[in-house]
Amino acid sequence: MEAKRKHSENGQRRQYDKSGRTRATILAAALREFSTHGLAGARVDRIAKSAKVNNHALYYHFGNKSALFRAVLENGYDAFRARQAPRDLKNTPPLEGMVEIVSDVFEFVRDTPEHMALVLDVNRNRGAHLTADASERVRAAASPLLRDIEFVLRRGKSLGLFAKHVNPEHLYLTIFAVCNFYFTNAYTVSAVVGRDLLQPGAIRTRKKHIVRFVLDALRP
Amino acid sequence: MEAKRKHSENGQRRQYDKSGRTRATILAAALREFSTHGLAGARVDRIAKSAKVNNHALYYHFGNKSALFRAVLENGYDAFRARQAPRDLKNTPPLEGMVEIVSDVFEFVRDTPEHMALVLDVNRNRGAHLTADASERVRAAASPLLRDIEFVLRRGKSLGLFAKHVNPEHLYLTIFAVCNFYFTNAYTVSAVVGRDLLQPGAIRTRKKHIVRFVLDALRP
Amino acid sequence: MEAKRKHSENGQRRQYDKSGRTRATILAAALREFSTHGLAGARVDRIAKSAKVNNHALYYHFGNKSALFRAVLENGYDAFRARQAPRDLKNTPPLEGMVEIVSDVFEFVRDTPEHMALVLDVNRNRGAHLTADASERVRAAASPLLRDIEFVLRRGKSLGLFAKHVNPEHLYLTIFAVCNFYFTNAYTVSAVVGRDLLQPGAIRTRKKHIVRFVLDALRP
Amino acid sequence: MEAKRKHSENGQRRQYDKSGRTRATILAAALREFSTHGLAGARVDRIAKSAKVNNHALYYHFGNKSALFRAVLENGYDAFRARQAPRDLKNTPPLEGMVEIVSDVFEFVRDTPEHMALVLDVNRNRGAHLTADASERVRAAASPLLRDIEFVLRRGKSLGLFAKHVNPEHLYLTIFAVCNFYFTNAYTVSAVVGRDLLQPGAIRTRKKHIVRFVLDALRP
DNA sequence: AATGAATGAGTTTTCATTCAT
DNA sequence: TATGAATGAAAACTCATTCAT
Repeated sequence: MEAKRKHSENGQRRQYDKSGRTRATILAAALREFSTHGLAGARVDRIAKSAKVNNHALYYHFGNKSALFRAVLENGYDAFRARQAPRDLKNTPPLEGMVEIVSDVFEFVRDTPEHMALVLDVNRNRGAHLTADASERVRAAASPLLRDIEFVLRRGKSLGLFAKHVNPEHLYLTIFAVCNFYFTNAYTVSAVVGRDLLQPGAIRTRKKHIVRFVLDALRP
Repeated sequence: MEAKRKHSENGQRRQYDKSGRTRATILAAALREFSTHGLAGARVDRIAKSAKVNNHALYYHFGNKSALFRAVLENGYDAFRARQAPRDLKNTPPLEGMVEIVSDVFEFVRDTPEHMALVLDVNRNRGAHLTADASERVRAAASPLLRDIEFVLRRGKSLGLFAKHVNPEHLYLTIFAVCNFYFTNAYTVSAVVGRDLLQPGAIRTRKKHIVRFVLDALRP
Repeated sequence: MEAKRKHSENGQRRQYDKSGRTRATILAAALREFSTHGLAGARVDRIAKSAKVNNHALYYHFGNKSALFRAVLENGYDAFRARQAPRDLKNTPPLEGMVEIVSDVFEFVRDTPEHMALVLDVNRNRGAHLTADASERVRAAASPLLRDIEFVLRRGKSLGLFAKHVNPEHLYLTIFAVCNFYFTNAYTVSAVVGRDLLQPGAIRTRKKHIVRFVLDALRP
Repeated sequence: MEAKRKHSENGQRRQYDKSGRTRATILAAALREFSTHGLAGARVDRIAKSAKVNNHALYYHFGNKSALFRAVLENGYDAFRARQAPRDLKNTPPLEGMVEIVSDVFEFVRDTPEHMALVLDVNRNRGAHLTADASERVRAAASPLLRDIEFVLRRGKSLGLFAKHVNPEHLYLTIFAVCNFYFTNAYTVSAVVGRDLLQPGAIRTRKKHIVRFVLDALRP
């Protein structure tokens, strides 16, 4: 990602910061654009305008449109990983640990719907936008969480709190599914149920439902 | 555009069929194109070529690209509704009924990934492609399923088979979520877990997991 | 013009009339369309729709778009000629005769702005739409009027009512100019003078001005 | 689009000039195209080719085809206004002043047939291309001339040189009419009179006729 | 690094005309 | 003759990218 960061020397500090700020502004604008329109539907000029920079800046900093897409995507995965506070699960009761994990996933998904939209775009194109490097980041981002789930699940099982048959990978998938679907399909599902799912109250209720649902399912 | 053309007179039967066939061919080609590329990324010429018609035919029959998108989308919802075999839930034990419901959703989602991709595109644009008419179809398509879930859930609760606190709308959402996410995010999740989720065996296993997971969660 | 009028026999009277009516309807619709949009800007489908016939009828009856334009144009010239009531100028005093001529031109131009618009289109294209046949009709349509002007002018001069130096061709041109310009430029001139020139009252006033202006100019 | 781009800093002078030159080239080419074919019949690619620019340049500088049309039109009105040499009518005898005015109108119309053709196109579409801004320019362009006519007419009347009843607005219209019609209808009228009205000699003769005709009409 | 302008290929849409019935 | 559908060429407009300054 940080491909071309020349100018790290002291004398050029100011410029470096400015450059970094420009990059960040572009990334933010690009995230908005890509998340609503996808890679194909996104418009370079719209991103530039929204970031209040000349469109040439995008090329200078990122090379081209799809490289920018990848940068945004990788940035999102990095943010996900960074957000994984190192949990002290060893000193937490499994039930509490599981609640914490589910809540974290829910909150991440709730707070970064744009990133999730990007991920969907990648999937829609069967990974065509995904470089080997990005694939690596996906794994790196997800691994800690997957390991946490495994850890808590194992401890919970051994304490007789969770059913023996539950598979951690499936659980991981299921937790992500119930959290993510709610946001990525909010508009059409709102049409089905006849009320706005993105109202704060509705979101809180959904979160409680999910946490309880997962824990209920895990009962031995 | 796109008005229902009925030619009840005999002499025009053949022509009607031809027109209807052209429309159907275009709809099918458009579904493929829109599902892989989204509305923005789809190419009208690609659709025309794939449908083996002159590209003007799309305009003649559907008006323009986004009207065609809507036609495809509504067609998909109609197909979903049509697929809802009239279930004889009154004579089915609640547990079996629930298994049947979850299985049906899973199979629908598995068999119509193109339609689900379209739905995601709609959501990504915050419902921008969704006309009032389409909204109505969404509701119409979902209603029978929602009613079935309510019915089975109520009966199961009264027989002491399901926990009292479960809300049918949330359950509907959850079932759809666990089924749908698996397919819409197969590519990136495969990267995380290190194996191809779309292998037939993996799909079967996932289905079993989901059915069991839902039933486990519903236990009183 | 009346190129393909087969079916003149008695037994097919009804059909002939229907065909004639269709032609007339198309011509009227085409006149509206061509006069507002010109040959290039006119749309065949718009004409067909406005005439409430299938667009193929235009081709059947007139061949193609520019042939239809010519038919409309020639029709207009024929109407102009037909309108020239055989004036009994020999028994009319020259001043009255001149008033009558100017009034007739004004009224023709006022009543057939669509035809005049067509003529402008022809001029804009430097006669590109004009066949030899049409040229002939132009002359045929204009000749009687030109002759009348010559006649009245000559008599008026010999009676000492009109200035000797006035040239009949120039007078013809001038009369047409002052009448026609008012209608063909009504919108922009309305913008200049700040009121709507096409109000009935404004038109009447303009006519009076023109008649007086011409007679004043002709004084010896 | 089309906003006035002023780069007051020195360093961008050259660039500004280049842009301005491109705009001017496009405007000139567009004037040619629009005047011969009208808005509807004009071809964007032909304009671009004739201006020797990429066709995107039209969109970059003017937005779209009809915005370009408006720009050309407004440009023409501005040129008309700019052409109005500040006449020293106060020190000119009214008869001479009137001759000068009529001659100026004739020469303007003779020299800018393209602009006049555009104006006709506007009128043909019942002012549809006329924005509020363009309307303002029309008025601004015409006002000085109208004021001059009023001034000369008033002075001439008070000196007993012109008839009292003549209305300045009508006179304005009449002058424009007799000058303009000759050029906008040259082709068809040539067909009527059987000689080419656009020959230099014919034009000179026509001018003399018009000047005399107007002055004759104004006699008390 | 930043800016306005330019490029060239592509994409949607339009349109006169023709075909089949 | 009348109709709906089809055709193929062209037209307007878009867009990622690059150039010159």
